[in-house]
Amino acid sequence: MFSTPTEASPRLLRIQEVAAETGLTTRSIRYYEEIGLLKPAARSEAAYRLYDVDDLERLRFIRGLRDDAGFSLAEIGQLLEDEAARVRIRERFRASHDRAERRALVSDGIARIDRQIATLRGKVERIEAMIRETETRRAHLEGHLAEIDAEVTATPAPARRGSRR
Amino acid sequence: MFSTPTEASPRLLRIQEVAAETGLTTRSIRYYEEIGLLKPAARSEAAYRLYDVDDLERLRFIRGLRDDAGFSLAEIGQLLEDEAARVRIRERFRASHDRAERRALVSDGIARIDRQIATLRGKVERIEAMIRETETRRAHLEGHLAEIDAEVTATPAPARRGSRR
DNA sequence: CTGAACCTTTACGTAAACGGTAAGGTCTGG
DNA sequence: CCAGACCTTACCGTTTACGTAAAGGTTCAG
Repeated sequence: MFSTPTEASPRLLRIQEVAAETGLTTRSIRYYEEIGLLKPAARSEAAYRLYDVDDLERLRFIRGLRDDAGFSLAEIGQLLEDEAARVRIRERFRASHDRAERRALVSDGIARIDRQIATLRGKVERIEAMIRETETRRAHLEGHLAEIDAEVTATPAPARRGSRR
Repeated sequence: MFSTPTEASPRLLRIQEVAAETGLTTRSIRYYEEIGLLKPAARSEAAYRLYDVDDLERLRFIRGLRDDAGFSLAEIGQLLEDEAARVRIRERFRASHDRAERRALVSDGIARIDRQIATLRGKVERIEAMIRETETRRAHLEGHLAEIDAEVTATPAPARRGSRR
């Protein structure tokens, strides 16, 4: 998005190349289009889907959200705003020669990215909370271990009930 | 697991209480049993499922892995080792009065927890990588913004091609 | 100009992760 | 003793996220 219009974008990829490039299947890519996650930048004369670098980036991001972060496609859709809006914004940006408007559009893009980052940070924090809890359980077991080891040296009293000596 | 046998565990919960306690549905809990994620500690005379605190903890952990970390139940199964093994280990621990064996069992428990922590850390790192990439995109847009702002003060040259002036 | 390798849409199939309901047994207060 | 609130198993239905195949058009090397 907002790629600087350095004359003509040189290269458009067909779906299979995109699949190879992104590690997705062609089916998944078509499916993502079906549910409104992204539309190819263009269609060839024969209606072949043609993807540009922006699309590639978006697809890689989607894949990361799905595989690495474990978001559902519905969540990803929310995170990325709907494709119709994306296309609209992009058109307006390319069409506009009004500096103020272009500035506003890019600004909004930054705001969206900030929300995405915040969402990802939230996820990281939730997992880190789980890690801390797991570490607590670990410490508990560690103490248990120490307790077992203590029994051998301490008075071999028949049976105790607390962990406190 | 490895709860110190401080006389008799006092309280066993029925499935609905467990659901309320863990935020899961009874259906999910039964489903998790079906696919071998956990078996209730006991069954009542009338075959009611009865859960102890260990089960509660395990269920909460499962829920965290599912909701917070976004793991599939298959992944969760791997992370938690299969339930049959868990029951076996637990029995052996409760039965054993051999200090060395108990020590070994607890040690293995710690090793398993360490693997869980490592898995969670791996996930955090993958998401953090995504955050860094997103920040890179953000910076790119930020630069774009600066470029737009520069145009107003700089020579209003008709059209440029690079981002370098 | 042809056949292999692409692409298209359409449509049916499937695994995962449950939801819902039926048909029946259990438990507890009034 | 019985109504209401639990519980059981069993089974069918649903959504998500695709896989797979059919029937046909396109592109290109030989």
